[in-house]
Amino acid sequence: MSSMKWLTEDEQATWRAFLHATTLLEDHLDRQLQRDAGMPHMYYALLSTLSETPQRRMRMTELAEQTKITRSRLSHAVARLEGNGWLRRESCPSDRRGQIAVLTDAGYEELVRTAPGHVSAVRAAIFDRLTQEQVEQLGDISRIIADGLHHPEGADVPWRR
Amino acid sequence: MSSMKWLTEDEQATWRAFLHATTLLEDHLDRQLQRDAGMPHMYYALLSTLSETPQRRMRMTELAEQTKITRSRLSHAVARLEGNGWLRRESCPSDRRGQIAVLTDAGYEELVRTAPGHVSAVRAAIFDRLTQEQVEQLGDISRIIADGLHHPEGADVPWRR
DNA sequence: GGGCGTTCCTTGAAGGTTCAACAAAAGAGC
DNA sequence: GCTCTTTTGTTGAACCTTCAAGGAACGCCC
Repeated sequence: MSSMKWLTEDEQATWRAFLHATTLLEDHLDRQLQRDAGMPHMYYALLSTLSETPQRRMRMTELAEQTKITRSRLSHAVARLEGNGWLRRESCPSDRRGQIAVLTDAGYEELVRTAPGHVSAVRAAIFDRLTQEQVEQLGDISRIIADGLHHPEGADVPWRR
Repeated sequence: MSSMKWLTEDEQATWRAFLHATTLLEDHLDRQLQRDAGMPHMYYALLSTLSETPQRRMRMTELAEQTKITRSRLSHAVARLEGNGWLRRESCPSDRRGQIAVLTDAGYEELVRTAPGHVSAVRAAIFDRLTQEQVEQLGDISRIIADGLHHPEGADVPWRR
């Protein structure tokens, strides 16, 4: 049973600041990408992740895990991106249940076209405003937080929950 | 015009870690509150914000600004929360356009009932895992990021954008 | 091979968010 | 007072996410 302790003043202030930062940032990036690329940030992240793999392709489940979203969400997203022609599905030769999301040439070009604007937005919001030291701190802190949270669809093992 | 520089390896790693942390955390808290309180995290934040004001009431626009969301989103949210009986609208005496969101007793009790679970989740995900120093760092960094981003509905002054 | 639990991915409905458009009241300038 | 602009809050449609349910293929065990 975890402790019932309340948050201290400092913790509350930090928590509020963190919420504000993440809320504003997500909103800002979604808006920027919606304007320039016609898709929300998460969809862009999917294309971006695919673009960095050997053959620009990945199994659905692995793509979901790497981007930290549910398979259901990914299914809907891929359906939409496929409709845009930026992605296509291929069936997996070694596992007939499997689907492979493949970045199309059009998708890659869309990424190339919109990446500079997106990177600029990220730089302007974060890296241009933090010291090198703070960037390292943010990385460390983020990794600690992420490590403490498991992916929503991790196997339902008894020693979790 | 901002620089066209790409992200360095370290910056990319930090950015990815940050995205993973915020994605997982948001998801985790939404799920926890949806289970225990029947509402998403943002709705909880609205009730929570109201509960900390003198008379547990606030003008719609100010509430939107303090929680960093749009007025439209707030309108929909308040409509839903009002349906739950946790909130009620009152018209503003000094400005006939104005609406005031007021936390009801039922809403306050709901907050009291669900706050411990939510606070526990936040502690477990963040404050139990970071050093005091890191909490301070996270606060500083969050404030810097938030300060660089303006509220989506700030006046459309020419020197912005 | 047959049965049984598991994994993979999809689906549709319910609910949340965004965006553009709108009405009403307030404020500013004359 | 009168007009023009701004602010306030809402609305509905389109889009996105979640959740529960389900079909198909896999893997294991006998």
